[in-house]
Amino acid sequence: MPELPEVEVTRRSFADRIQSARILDLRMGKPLRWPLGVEPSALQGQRILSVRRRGKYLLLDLDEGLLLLHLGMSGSLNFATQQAPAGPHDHMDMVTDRGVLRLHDPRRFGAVVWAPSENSATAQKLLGHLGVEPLEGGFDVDAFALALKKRASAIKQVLLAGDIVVGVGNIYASEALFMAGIRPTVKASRLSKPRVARLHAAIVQVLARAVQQGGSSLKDFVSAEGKTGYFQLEAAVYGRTGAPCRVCSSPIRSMLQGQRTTFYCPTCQKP
DNA sequence: CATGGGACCTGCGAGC
DNA sequence: TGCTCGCAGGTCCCAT
Repeated sequence: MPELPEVEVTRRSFADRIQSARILDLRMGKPLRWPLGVEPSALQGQRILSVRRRGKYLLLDLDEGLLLLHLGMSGSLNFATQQAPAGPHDHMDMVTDRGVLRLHDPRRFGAVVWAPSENSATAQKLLGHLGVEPLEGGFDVDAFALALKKRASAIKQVLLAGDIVVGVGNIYASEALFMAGIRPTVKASRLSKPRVARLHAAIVQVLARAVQQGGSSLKDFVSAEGKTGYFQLEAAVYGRTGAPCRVCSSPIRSMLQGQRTTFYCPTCQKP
């Protein structure tokens, strides 16, 4: 579920409610991608000062240090005053005086890591190489073009790498490239400036719109505790192999790039 | 140092 | 019905 829009929508759904809450207890379930890095009891009594997002990570600033949360491929967060008994896929319960923040993550690619500061080696190992935020002022077309010039790989894989711009996951990489009319296999370094400009705009547009729509689908998501809503964003190409392109009716194709499925329209997207 | 492949883990649907 | 296989929203780590 979690690409940048869902992580951001998740953040907005509980950031205000958990602000200034005091941690009463932290219970960890099965191992996640990395160990917490601190005794859970050491966090008792600390307050949550703010909830920020960096790429697909959520950062919970504490009195001492911060927690980095990642939802991996299958993670979701729920913040509620009452939580049912933890199930087999609930791997973190952060009990606070404002409610319980629960991480549900069947595949356990997610993470909950404590770091002494954002500049610490622990935090920088995860955040240090991340590219710019696409929905904030720092996403500049010229800098984007310059960075792409240095990359020999296919544009789709460069987007997924996240070291130039963050937040574009497997769904939105396909969607943005469709919107920009660019074949996913084109070498990043060979994109003309006008095409880079179109891609830049497409990334911003597709992510911003998803955040908006995520906001409206979040109610369903939280209360139904399912994936409702995510695919309500009618994908143009993602998951539509063989179906007619919404623009030109050509059958949408899929292919494998770096172990990930890519979807594209062979007519609308030029090599 | 950029790049590509493997690894991590579980659930689900398709096909036999 | 029951089993096996392939695939799924991410990204770090390690050879090359």
